[in-house]
Order: sequence, then C-alpha cells, then structure tokens
Amino acid sequence: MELPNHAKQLLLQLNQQRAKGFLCDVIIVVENALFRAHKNILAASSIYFKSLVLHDNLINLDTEMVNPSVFRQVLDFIYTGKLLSSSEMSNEQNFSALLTAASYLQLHDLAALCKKRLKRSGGKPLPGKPSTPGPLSRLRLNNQHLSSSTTTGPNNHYPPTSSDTDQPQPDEGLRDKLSDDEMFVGSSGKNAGNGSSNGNLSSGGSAGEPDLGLDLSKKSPPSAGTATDALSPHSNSQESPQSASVSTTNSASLDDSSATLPGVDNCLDPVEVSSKASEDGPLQPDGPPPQKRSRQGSRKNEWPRREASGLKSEDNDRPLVNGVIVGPKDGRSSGGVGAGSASSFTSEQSYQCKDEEDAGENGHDHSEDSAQSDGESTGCRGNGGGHRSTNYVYRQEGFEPALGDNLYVCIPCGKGFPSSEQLNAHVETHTEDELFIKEEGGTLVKEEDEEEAEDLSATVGPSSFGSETRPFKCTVCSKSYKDPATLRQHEKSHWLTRPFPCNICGKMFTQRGTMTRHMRSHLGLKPFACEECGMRFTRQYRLTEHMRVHSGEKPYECQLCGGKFTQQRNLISHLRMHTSPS
DNA sequence: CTGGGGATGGGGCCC
DNA sequence: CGGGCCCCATCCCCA
Repeated sequence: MELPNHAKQLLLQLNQQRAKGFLCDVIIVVENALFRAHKNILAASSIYFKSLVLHDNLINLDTEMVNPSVFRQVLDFIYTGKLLSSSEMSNEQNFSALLTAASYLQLHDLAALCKKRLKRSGGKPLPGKPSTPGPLSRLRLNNQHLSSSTTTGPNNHYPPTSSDTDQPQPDEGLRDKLSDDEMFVGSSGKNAGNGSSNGNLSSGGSAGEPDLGLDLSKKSPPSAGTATDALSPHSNSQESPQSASVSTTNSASLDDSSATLPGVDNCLDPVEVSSKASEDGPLQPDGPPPQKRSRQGSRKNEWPRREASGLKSEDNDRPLVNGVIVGPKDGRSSGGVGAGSASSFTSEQSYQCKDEEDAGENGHDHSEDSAQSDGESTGCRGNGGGHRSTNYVYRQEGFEPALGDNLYVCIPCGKGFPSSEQLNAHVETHTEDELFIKEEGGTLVKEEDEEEAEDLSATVGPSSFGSETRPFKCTVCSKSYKDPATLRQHEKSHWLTRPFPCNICGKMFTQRGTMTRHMRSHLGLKPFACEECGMRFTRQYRLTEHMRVHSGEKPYECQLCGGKFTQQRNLISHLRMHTSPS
C-alpha cells in the first residue's frame, strides 16, 4: 500500500512551514539576507549543509558563491524541486550563478540541471562569482587567511581571484578547483588550534573582519553542560571535511564543545524558539516544558543585519560588528527569545527602529521602554555615533506582506528599496544629527527608582553602595567607586551615545558585556540548563534562581509578614505591596 | 474580575 | 569579560 502523493504533500507542508517560519531551526545568511529553513531538509539535500547544520543554527554563506537572489531560488528548489527563474538576471546569468551556488552548496542535482540548461542555451557558467561581491566580500578576500572567523563555507579558502579570471569554467572546473585539498585544508587546521584569537566581538576590528568571531556562546557550569558548540553561530562541525574548511569560532569557549551534554545540540536557536514557542509555548529541547507558558511577543520577526557598508569602525572603543551574526528580533525588548518567552515570529511586520516601534506598538512595550528610557535613547539608530551600524531587513519572498520589490528596508525609517545599493545610498542620507535623540528625561526617573530600590534593598539586604573607601567619584551623579575603571565604566552610562550597538536590532549599550548578553537573547543562546527539568537559561544566575523552584528553598523572608520567597526580586515586589498606599 | 505570588526575561551596572 | 544582583515588565496560576 502506498499513498501516491505522500512525498509531494509532505514537501508542500514543509515548504509552507518554511514560509511561516514554523519549526525552522536554522538561519542562513547570504550577504544581507536571511533565510530560515529546516535543518533536516537542508541536510537531506546536500552533504555540505548536512555538515553545517549539525552544529550550527546560523550559517553564513560565502557571498562569492551565492547571492540572496540565487539562494532564494536554491532554497525554493530544495523545498519544491522546481526552479523558478530570477527576474533580476538574464536566464544565462541566472543559471550560471545557480550553477556556482549549487556547486558550492553541493547540490548536485541542481548543478546538473543548471549545466544541462546552460549547455542547451550555449551559455558558459561563470564560476565563483554569482554577483559582484560587496565590500564585505572584498574585505574577506583580503583577510581570508588572516582570520579564522570569516565566512562559513567550503570555499572560504578558495581563492576567489581565480574565479575572477576570465577563463570561464564549467562546473567541473569549479569543482576541480574546489578539490578536497583546496577546499578542506588551508588554514583551518591552524584555526582549529588558534584558540582565542577571534573569540570576541572586539576582535579583528581593524581589519574590517566580519564579526564572525563573536562569541555569544557561554560557558556552562559543569552540571549544565555547554551549548557552546551548537550555539556558537559560527562554529562548525569539526568532524566533517566541509566543516573543517570553514571557519570556526575559535573562541576559548569553543573548547567547551567537547563537553557537550545530551541534547545540547538541540539548544534553542532563535528560529526554533521564536516560531515554535509562539504556537506551542515554550520550547524545551530536552524535555517537556516545566509549565505551560505562552508569552506573546508584540514584535514580528525581522531579519535586520548590518550591511557590508557598515564595516568601518571609526571608534576603537566600539566593537566592529558587521552584521554577520544575525537572528530574529525578539518579541519585545525584554521578552526575549527563549523557552519562556515566545516571540511572535510571524514575519508580518517590519521591524523598525525602536523609537518608531515604541510609538506605534502596544502599551507594554512602550511602558517598558519608557521605564528604561535612560537606556533606550539610541535604540533607533541604524547608524550612529560615527558608526554606521545600519540594520537592514531583507524580506524573504513569501515571508512578508507585499512590499513590491522593495525588499531591502532601512531600519531607522522603514523605507523599502529594491536593492541593497539603493538602500546603502539611502542610508547615507540619514544624518548623524537625527540619530542623536532623546537622552535626557530618563535619568531622573531612574534615579528615583534607584532611591526607592535602595530603600527596599535596605529592607532585604545591604545596599550595593556603601560609603567605604571609594575615592573615584563621578562628576555627573557623584556616585563613587573603588577604582577608576569602574568609574569610567559608570561614566559611560551618562554618555549620550552608547558605544556598543547590537547589530541585530541596533540597540545601543554602554557595556560590551551587556550587549553580548543581549545578543545571546536574540540568538536564543541558553547555555545553562536545569538538570531537573531541562529548562535553559541565558545566565548562570537565572539557573541558580530557578533551581530553588525544585529545591523549594525560600531564602528571602519578609520581615513584615514572615512571607518567604524563592527570589529576592519577588520579595522586593512583595514589600512594595506592604509599602504602597493601595 | 482582581490581586498576590511564582516564575521568567531583558537591561543596567557594579565588582 | 563574566558573575552577580539590582531593576522593571510580564505571564500564569490561584485564591
């Protein structure tokens, strides 16, 4: 007995799910476009993908080999078996680019189709360069042997210049060039042993290197294992030849990958979390959810990333973030992408700058942001402070409401453009001035809050601001600190501009660590797992806090009523109940 | 329906 | 840079 249309129907369903982002568990970054897909499907289509998706939730493809338009076709092909021609190129160009991409991605069927088609039309494939590489690509070419953290892909070490030569080569030629030796050896071995050279955001800045070395992974306590390998956006399988050629994160924390626990590979990734959680509640990779929760994020998913034009960091104190680490914007600024916070991830609405969003979206976003107004001043800065941290959205076809051909959207103003070039040109028209906005106003409120908080803290424990030896005093707010570094750190909180932008949402931070932590929430990186229930957390502290749920420990006691609490913050909240007039 | 408690997420910031 | 703890906001459950 056999169901005749089973395979077809299944594929249809999967493609529909892809269109909705449902259960998508991998993000593919191509130039400035992001595509969601299912690992299983990709893995079934190509051994190259298979090796990549094994450990990565975020795959960055070599823009020398594939551009967004081509990859869209490729993805469509994978999910449908049909090849839809691109309107952006001539047929011949298109198939040539497709052939290059297919070869690169090791989609042999597609490559064969393209070859056949090209042969029929008498065209010659143009290996290696489906499109003009952007500045990012060019920079990468220059630096490809210098850094371990560049583009993911087997051709990372393939000299693109050879593909630029005018000797058109058929697929075989390309693949010959991409022989195992060239493809899979090169500098990767060196990289593998090159521990921490590119482990962090700030690395590689001057070279204009993509921030693929951004290490958003986090060491997990021994009990919780680590999700580093799975979560590090650019780590790659070490086992497969393909991955051996691709860059690895090479951060110190990557070393932890050898100690992964069962289920770690299923760590939440942004897509999975966002899409699944929005429908099914929290995602528990390792087990059933401890409790059913379904938070509604207000923001729809978008896929902003920094354009290649944002490569230059003009401020040494700023992380060079080139928009390669990408992921869905979480549901709301504090809602997060995680097991407990289901971002609505429906691709229905453009993510625009935070201020616009605040103005236009529902109350809780706004109230929250206003509550943190001192920290939100520059949230709407696609670019700012001399650092063009533009965040663009590439709208994946079929994933967004009709916007015509204007798939490239400027985050700060929401305008759409048909090409990244036009978007780039447009972005230049945003002046620095308009990006320096509202900073005042929040600080006082905050300080009032802090006073209140300190009052409450006094009830539950010592305030963090003692009056011991603190010779270093802030000239703005007269807080004092033990050492100058801390003072300097604090003084940044008074700056009008925040030096550390999130390259996904553009939000600015005063501390790099906060920004990195924030990025983790974008990417759903939750290295700290509860052994009891499998719930995962972004921070160790949260796990510690959470463990009291299981232990029943309630260390915080209300001095007024004797009520006991598992968390200090809930005690504080409780104390408010005692103190508030109502 | 409402308020309180439990639990969680994100950001700020000090150490 | 990470840990830790503060904050606020939010959701869910339950009385």
